[in-house]
Amino acid sequence: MLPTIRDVAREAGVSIATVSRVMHESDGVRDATRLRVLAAAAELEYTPSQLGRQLAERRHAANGIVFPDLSGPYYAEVVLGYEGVAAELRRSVLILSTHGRDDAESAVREMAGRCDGLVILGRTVSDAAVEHLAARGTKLVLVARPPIGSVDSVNAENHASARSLTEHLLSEGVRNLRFVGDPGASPDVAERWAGVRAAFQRSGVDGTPALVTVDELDEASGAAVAAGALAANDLPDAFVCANDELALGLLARLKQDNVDVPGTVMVTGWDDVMAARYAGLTTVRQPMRELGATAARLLDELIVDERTEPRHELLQTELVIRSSSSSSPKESK
Amino acid sequence: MLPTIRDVAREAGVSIATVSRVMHESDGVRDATRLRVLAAAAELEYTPSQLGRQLAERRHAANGIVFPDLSGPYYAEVVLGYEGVAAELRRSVLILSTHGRDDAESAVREMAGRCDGLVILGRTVSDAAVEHLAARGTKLVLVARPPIGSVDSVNAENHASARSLTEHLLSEGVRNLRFVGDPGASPDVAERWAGVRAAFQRSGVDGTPALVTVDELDEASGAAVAAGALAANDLPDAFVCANDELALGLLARLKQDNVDVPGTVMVTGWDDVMAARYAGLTTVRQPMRELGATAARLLDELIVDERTEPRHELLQTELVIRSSSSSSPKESK
DNA sequence: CCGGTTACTGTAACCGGTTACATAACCACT
DNA sequence: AGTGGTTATGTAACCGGTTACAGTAACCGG
Repeated sequence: MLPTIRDVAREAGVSIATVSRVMHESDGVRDATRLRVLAAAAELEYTPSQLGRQLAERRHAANGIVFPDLSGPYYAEVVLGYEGVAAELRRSVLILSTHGRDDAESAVREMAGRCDGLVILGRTVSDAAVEHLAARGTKLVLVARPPIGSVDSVNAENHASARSLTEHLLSEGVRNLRFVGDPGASPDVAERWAGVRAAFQRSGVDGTPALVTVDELDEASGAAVAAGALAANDLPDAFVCANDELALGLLARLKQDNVDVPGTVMVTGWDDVMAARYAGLTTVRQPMRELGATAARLLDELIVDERTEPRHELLQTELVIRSSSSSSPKESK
Repeated sequence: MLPTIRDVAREAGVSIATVSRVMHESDGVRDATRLRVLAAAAELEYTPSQLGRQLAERRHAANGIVFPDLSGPYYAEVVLGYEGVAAELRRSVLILSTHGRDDAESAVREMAGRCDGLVILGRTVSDAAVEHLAARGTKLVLVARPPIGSVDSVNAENHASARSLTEHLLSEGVRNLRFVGDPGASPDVAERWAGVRAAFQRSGVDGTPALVTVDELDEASGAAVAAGALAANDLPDAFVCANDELALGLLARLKQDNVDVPGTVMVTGWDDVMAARYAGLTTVRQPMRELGATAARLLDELIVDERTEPRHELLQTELVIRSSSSSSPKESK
């Protein structure tokens, strides 16, 4: 059994209150006493129990983060940005991956009982669950998900970036554009799709973008879309994919048939994963770490300052033009 | 203030012990009483405090995991495999990234006080710190790090895989091989380097592999190594890199000078990151999720079964031959 | 020499649960 | 009715800390 505060008190010949005061390196303890206590603590290798302390202080000094998974760099980077700031603020970080878990909502509730507040990424839990947590007083910050009620949120800009991307394609001569993704599955994707359409409307060019819905935003789905288009001999001027994995799978399948990219068809992604550079994929870079870091700061404000008016942060993205959409890419590496 | 067990007891007209029993869905509580308690709990939206419960049960129902960072897929996947199993075992997961943190060891100690056991990945903390934790009775599992004392460990096979990789290169005619990495910085790298040398010795061919030490295992370092070799007009038959990032950076730099790969020089990596496929990079695939999952299971055994004899798991890897090292790659996609 | 500060230190209540043990209620069965 | 054996519930002591409050000793000016 590990030593408790009472063991140290006995060893040092003082009361537990004094030991507690010394461990807080706080106010009025005489030097002689302080030294006796420290000696006793060192002797017994005493470390205050976090549980006892947390119960008494009624705070966990821990924050949670809920994400779908960590494959692909996106969520991993967000988590990393979050962890970095949380550590600075001397808080532990609890993680919860909801991918392929049927009891996600109860797991989140359970998690809420273990920390002072939590961040929810994307569509991991239902709106109802978020509202329920908020109603119970759980401090919440949503990331990559539109605001719900008066819950804080942090998002990357989607609509304007999608417009810029589309305008770039239009300027490259694209008229027949096909968007690949499921706007229903994720608000981010929905906004990107909306941005694409808006750019078309604004430009006044002839033609409207088409939508191809896929179940999963992964390489296999991208390859399937390419295969379908090839089989039907129906290639658009450009495939605008909801993320890089889709685009990479699509690109690989096109290359397999020696389709000229960007000559015959252009391809774009979203996220700027590492492989996108090697594939020369035009994409949109999100400030992933910043998303996590900002969420951590907002959450801390909620917990420490008891801030009540909600805040909604929108972080800017960056269009990265590479060879998959341009004969003269501005960024080669 | 959230309702406590005493609020529920008062509301239901029973004692706190009965409420506790009902919340444990346990043994002997009369149905009528159980229903009264459940009704009161529902009425007050009562959720048992994890802190109170944990303190009384003297367990955290949480495990920790310490890793350097999450950039790159390696650690992210390990963490994911770990989290998946931990969730099945109904345990929360605490994370701690040590990258760029000077107080890593104290952070780990702090973390040890918040969970029932923890997993340490790679060289995140010193051997002394590991031994100190073990001595204090912290349940530990090391991953991607050689065993220390009688602490459990899980590792991917390095030596034999490096030998296979090297034998493949030798069979492709490579005689002048250059290993890129820092064997001193990571035991994994040291074993890979040792495997390379062993393969040379065994084969009896003329020539010994050379070593190029780099500070960081990233793309920039790889590019620098390539640039150096190009400047000195001193290319080996093959660069065997300690990981994929190095190899990818190196490869990109070579391509920039239109060096024929694999004709003039071959390049190999390690880890099989996503970009490796797109770059056609020969590499070694590690069972990353399995590493994390196995660690979680070992840790659970330590905590639940109080197992005392140490276990050391060695997971098998897979050689993935692509175009960067072979004129007839066996795996194209 | 005395009353009043001031500076430490101790006592004990509390945080919100679990659980060993005591007690009460119930149920046959003589 | 009395007895013994279950079964359901309550009492109270923990788990390991924090902290309000009280108490004591030392010090100080008058």
